Amino acid sequence: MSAPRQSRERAEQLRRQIEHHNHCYYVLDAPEIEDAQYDRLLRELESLERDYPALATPDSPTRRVGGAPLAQFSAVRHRLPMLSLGNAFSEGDVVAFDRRVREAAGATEVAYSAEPKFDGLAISLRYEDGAFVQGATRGDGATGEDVSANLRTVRAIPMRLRAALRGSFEVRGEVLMYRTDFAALNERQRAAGEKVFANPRNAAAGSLRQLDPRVTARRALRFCAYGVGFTGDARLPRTQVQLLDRLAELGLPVARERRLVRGVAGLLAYYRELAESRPGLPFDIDGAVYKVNDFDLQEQLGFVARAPRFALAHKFPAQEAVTEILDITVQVGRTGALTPAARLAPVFVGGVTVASATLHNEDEIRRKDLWRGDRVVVRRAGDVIPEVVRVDKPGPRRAADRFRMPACCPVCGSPVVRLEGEAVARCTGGFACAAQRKEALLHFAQRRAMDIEGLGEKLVDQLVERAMVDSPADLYRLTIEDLQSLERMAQKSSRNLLDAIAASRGRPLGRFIFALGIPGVGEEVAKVLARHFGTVEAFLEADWGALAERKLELARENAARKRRGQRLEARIMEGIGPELSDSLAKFLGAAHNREVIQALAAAARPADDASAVAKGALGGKVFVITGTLPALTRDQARELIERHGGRVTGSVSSNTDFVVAGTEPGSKLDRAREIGVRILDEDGLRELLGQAR
DNA sequence: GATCCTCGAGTTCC
DNA sequence: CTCGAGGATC
Repeated sequence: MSAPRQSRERAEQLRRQIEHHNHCYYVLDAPEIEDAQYDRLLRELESLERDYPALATPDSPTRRVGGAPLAQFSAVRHRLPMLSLGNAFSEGDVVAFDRRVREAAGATEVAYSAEPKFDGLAISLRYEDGAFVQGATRGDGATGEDVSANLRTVRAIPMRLRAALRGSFEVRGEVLMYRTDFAALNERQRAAGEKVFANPRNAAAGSLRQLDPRVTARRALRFCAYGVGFTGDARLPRTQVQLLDRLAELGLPVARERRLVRGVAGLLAYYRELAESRPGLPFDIDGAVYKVNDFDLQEQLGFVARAPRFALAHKFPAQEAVTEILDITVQVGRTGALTPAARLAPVFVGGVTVASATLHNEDEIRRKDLWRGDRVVVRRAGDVIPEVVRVDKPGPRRAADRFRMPACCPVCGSPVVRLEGEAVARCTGGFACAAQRKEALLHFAQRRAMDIEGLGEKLVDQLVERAMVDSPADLYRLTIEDLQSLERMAQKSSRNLLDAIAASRGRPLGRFIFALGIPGVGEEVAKVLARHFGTVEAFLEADWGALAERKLELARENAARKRRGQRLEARIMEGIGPELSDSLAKFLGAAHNREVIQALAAAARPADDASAVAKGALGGKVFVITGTLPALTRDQARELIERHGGRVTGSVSSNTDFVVAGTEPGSKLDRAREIGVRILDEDGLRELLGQAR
């Protein structure tokens, strides 16, 4: 039965009123009615929607009480990456930032938008045709988690923008919790015997990551917008200050403390004022954010790595606390590195209780002159990693209190060496060291490597200690009986782990190479290697000496071409220089290592790298062959290109990507020069295919 | 040879 | 997140 007109109109009216009051409360910070009145409106709407479910629109404020719990969050790829900002910790850093901007702008004074830096969680909201459809956490900047259901419960986030914006419109901002709401929440948690949060930021993070949105709905989260992501063809202002005003007009909460300032003097004055007003603000901030106001200038400045050159986060000095070094212990890492860590008397600093801090290496300890029993100043560097800043007051300093790097590995007893010119001391036990075997396994299983879910520290400890697993290859031989003999591993957990191990078969070659844990080979280098070689076999058979030579040749060639103003040739394995080549050659030169990798590859069966083999560096690229090639017949060349995913055609056009030219080329070569198509010789082709000769 | 940038490695707490 | 070192560039 459809709802009577009267009810329909009333529901619509209520929705408008409620959103209006949300706006007054959360955006304008100027409520017009009492909370009780607001609740009455909401309850009336709820009851109407109960009677006539057809009235319950997807953007209804009643939805804000939270829907059904989720099993897990799904991943959301950000249409535009969510970047992080460069940090400034001193006025000098800010002066340098302003100087770089002015130099690039060719101006004597630049206008900036200055805003508070909220201590919350960055999120991205997507509106379609003005209606909220999805919200995601920042994640790693490229991919975040879909927390839409939780964000719907955040009343400061409008479900509908106050303008008919067609298409996609992404808003970027921060989810946070007011200090008073945080205190009240902890009060409730304590009363209910549940865990209390260390600070508002953690409370906000914990609330946003709830799988049950009804819990989030009770958590009084706020939101503040500070920018946009993908905005389609929405017509927007061309300065940051005006953009923020526009976001406010659209019904989004925007920091009141935002301001347009001029020059470095303006930035620093803003910073000081903000620092002064900080204690009186209802929420935590950890600094100021400066953005070049003019978007054209922003674009001109561009990006360095993952951070924009046109913006800066000016952090407040980290909070410091004083505590005592109870002991200095040593940990053994995957590469055998012995890392000293200070065990501290627990101390509350920067929102959490810190009990230990890394001391990096021996030199660092000497530089800071740290002894067991010293009273030291501790802070959380960059708000995360605890750091021992300096000695506050020396302890008794008996001879035994001085730190000495052990001569033998505390885990396996092998000799410890510190190579000339290196900062770290290493255990020489290698594979014989249980600590290194454990770390190697954890590295192998970690998410960015083979991603074996559930294989964590506790489990690896047991597997290694009981000698059930020595190397990663052994993982693939585990049986359910093996696993069930372990602590806390009954039928179900064992099954899950076996499934997870099985699921790690067929991972991309790049991950596999990364998972091997070869010194100096991280995620990026592993990817480069995978793209270059395509298969485990090719990787194992590589002739590193020849490669190094070709790299040198190519570098010389490129230098020569550059002098002549010609286009540079593609490079071979960018990012892999002499050091890495040597280290790889040595590692893969050892028969033992090659055998282990072969056995592991047979068990884990990594997938050949598509960009080198199937699609090729050539994925769909169009080739034309002309002239006689030194080693290949035309048919062989065609076959080679096609096997790597390229196409070979007969005539040169604007669609042609490469012309492969041999001796006595025809008119096709002239035509290629004319249109500016890239020309390769046979060697160039092989390079493209990632093949050594 | 100097300088800037990127990547790897180690790390803390919830 | 930070530090150090390798790699690229001028």
